[in-house]
Amino acid sequence: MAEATDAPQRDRRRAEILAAAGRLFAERGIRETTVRQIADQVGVMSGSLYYYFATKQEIVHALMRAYVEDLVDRYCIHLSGEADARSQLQRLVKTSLEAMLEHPHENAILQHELGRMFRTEEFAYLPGAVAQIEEIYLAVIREGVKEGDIRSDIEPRFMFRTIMDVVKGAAYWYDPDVHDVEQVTSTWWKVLGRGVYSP
Amino acid sequence: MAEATDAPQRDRRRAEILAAAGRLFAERGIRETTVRQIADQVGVMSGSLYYYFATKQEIVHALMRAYVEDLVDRYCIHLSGEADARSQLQRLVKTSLEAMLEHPHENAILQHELGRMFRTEEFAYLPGAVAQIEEIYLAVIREGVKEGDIRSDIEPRFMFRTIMDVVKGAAYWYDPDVHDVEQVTSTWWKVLGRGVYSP
DNA sequence: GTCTATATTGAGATAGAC
DNA sequence: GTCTATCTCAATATAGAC
Repeated sequence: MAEATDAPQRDRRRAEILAAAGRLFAERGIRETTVRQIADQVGVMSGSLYYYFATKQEIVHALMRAYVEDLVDRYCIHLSGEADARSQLQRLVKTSLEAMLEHPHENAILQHELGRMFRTEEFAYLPGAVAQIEEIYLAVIREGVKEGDIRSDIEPRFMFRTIMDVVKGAAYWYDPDVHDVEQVTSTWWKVLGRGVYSP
Repeated sequence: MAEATDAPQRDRRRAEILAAAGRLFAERGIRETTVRQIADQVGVMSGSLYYYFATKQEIVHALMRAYVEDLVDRYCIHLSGEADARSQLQRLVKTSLEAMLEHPHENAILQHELGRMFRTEEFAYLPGAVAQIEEIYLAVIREGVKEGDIRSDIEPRFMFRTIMDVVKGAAYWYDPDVHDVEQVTSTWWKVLGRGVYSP
């Protein structure tokens, strides 16, 4: 049992560790989670984690980098938007919601730490990706304003922020046992859409 | 200089400590702020803080209890609402925004920790106050629905959450050097009001 | 690969002089 | 009231056996 059964086995353990860490980080915070708690969840001793990750920070990075890669993939679809601005905006919001709801832990960690730990140099890729996403939204909003589909009396950046505030909030109190994505999205559009659209 | 000039002097120091701690807690987080950093900001050695507060936690409590008292005071005005539901709701939101913007640090700390540290027994008064505020909002929304002022096809709790998400978000990115309350409130109503009101 | 045992560090808190 | 010096403890990380 001493030699490594090639990569896959190792990767499975890594994934276990990442899953446990993600859950704990989201629930109690990164600082508040100890490597011993992570090890407990996986069923090993804390020292063993260091066979897979050099530091606790590296676990955080692995989680966040994977999440950001997934985010970029999802939003890339929207770069070649042919449809009208309203549908594009609606699909953008659906993408945001889906990304957050399919990775609730990573999203919670990201939101919680964006203004703190993730503002440091070593996490620069996170605010970077967030800014990228903002630009995609802004392009759609500006296009919609030009076409007359989206009201022009609200500054695009303000509109984007308000939309994201609602989406982030929804992701925060969303409970998969009680709600479902379609229902939240549609009710959400009742509230926001009529405010955002031209009369 | 050895003897205490009665209470006021002592209170002033306490206030200095609370101000420094509030700023640091909001900026870097509670766990991430050390008592030495607080002491540095005040211009004393860390040991001296313990003449005013028994523990670091007690500083957090002092900050939060004062904030909650202020919140309750502000919202009490709305308990004897005579006006129509729309104006009442609008005034409620203004109250929320003002409270958050006048105590940006306390608000940032509260928002940041509500799902974590403040979920514990000893901070029970915080979620308690938040629930109280929710009830005040809900009463106004339900009254408005009954009067036909506010649309009835959105669950009141959902509407409340969406409103608070927007307000909290605004408080987060609000920059006193760039924005002012009136401007934010009015632009905010352009977005939200038309979605919330009946046609 | 995982364990036991331990080194190291950082932060909250205390004691006692001044 | 504030300082200096120090205690204590918890948590990350390491070393080496198995």
